[in-house]
Amino acid sequence: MTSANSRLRFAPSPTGFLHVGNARAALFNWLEARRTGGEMRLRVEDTDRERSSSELVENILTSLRWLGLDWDGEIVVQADNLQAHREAALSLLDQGRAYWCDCVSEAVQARAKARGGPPGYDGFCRTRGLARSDATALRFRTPDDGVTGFTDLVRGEVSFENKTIEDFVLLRSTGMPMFLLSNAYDDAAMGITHVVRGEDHVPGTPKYLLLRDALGLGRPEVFAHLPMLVNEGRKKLSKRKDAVSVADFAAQGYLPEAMVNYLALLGWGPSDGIEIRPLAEIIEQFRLEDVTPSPAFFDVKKLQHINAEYLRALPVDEFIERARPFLSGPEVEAVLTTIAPLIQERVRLFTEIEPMVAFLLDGPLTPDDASWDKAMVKGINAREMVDAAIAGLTQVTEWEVEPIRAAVEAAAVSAGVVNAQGEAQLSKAQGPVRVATTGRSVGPPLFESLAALGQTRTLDRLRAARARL
RNA sequence: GCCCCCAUCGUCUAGCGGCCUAGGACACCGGCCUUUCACGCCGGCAGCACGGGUUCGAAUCCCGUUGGGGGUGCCA
Repeated sequence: MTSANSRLRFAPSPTGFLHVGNARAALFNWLEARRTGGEMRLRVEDTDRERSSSELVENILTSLRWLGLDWDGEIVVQADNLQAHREAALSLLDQGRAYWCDCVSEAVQARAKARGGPPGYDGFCRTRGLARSDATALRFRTPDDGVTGFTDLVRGEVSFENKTIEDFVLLRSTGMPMFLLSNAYDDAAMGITHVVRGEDHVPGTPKYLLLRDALGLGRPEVFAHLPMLVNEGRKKLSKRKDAVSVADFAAQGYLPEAMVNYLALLGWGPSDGIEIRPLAEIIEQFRLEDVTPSPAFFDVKKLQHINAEYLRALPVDEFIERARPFLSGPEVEAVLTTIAPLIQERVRLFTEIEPMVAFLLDGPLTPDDASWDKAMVKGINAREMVDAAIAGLTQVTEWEVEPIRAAVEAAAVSAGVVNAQGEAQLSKAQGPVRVATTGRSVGPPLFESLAALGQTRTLDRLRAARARL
């Protein structure tokens, strides 16, 4: 299985951005190639001129690079091989393995409906002997009997009776080759040994095989059809309906290494059960034959968990460095630096940082209603607590965590926020102070936050809050 | 309709005939820790779709049923 000269490929179509399903397919190809010391090639399948665009090619390349999935050699652009694809198709025409057909899709459907049979092409033009024109497409003539099958590393033996495979289009009436032709031809031309792609390609595989056989192109060594990635409705992920763009995840503040780690877990799992681990170990343990055949739900919650783990594991300097693109400016970066370690273990995404450090920025603070209500309205002796805090904090000469803590503790006692033993109840007492100074009822540890805020701003905010009470 | 595929906790998975009174992770629910939140730790909830076989023995093999999905384009 471990052939040192294996050659795999990821062949996206630039008719959409790179989504997590594509990314997972790219990753599994990449893992197999890197583990075996084989090659990972990239091919752009742009035979649909109407829907392909260079912007989409850029999006795909950018996302692949972001994920760290590199490739070997030059990118193969299918449009560059049009001529070879056409010639191959025409050679089939010469052999009588293909024929011209002028049936438009509507006509095919209408006939199917009229005869009450199954939808799909019925071989209407097989014997009509049509000539090539700008209204005819070239169709491949599939065998009427026999079986076409293949061995799939994920699914075992899969076979189709040839009579169930309809004649399919090789060349459009415009002369442009169709996906199946270009795909099969280029796989052979590139010497692809392992065809690893989504399960949605299974029904097309016998056509692919029949074509390669007819063209005398041989067959790839291995097929592996990966399970679909599905949404909460257990339906195949849709670029249109589901939020699955890799670029979007990048923009939301996910770490590429976390994304890759999570993607590796969809349809595969290490036998020792250790899910979060270095890429090198994943490469080492990954086996195509261990991929699960059943569909997997893309669970953002779990992705977030894994991302948070990776975020916390970052050296604090790197955390700040990598957070920079997600911060609105140098001011935010400056304040983040003062309490980064406290923030780092509280965020799951880079985009969660800014709201958490916003209180350290200059300017007026408007506590959110829910927090105000919770601490100031429903809190115990909120007014007394704020008064006592102002008085106590004013006296603090060394504006550092411990003195601040001592002052708030003393304020709690004088404000009557105490337990049965008459001791300060910090968990209750900090509420009004926290909301007054940070605007929220949750956040980084309070005394550290106040130390970073500074005495003047702390007192200003406490007084402003007191005025509202 | 026809063809193909799939089926272990809510979710992702381990399991590849006895080690399984089914393990881990996410989520969820308790508790501990604690200046809020988060982290961490401890504990809990919860699953082999169903029915037949094969076998001394089945989550693991076979068949069927049911359910789900994919394909069925002059899209890829």
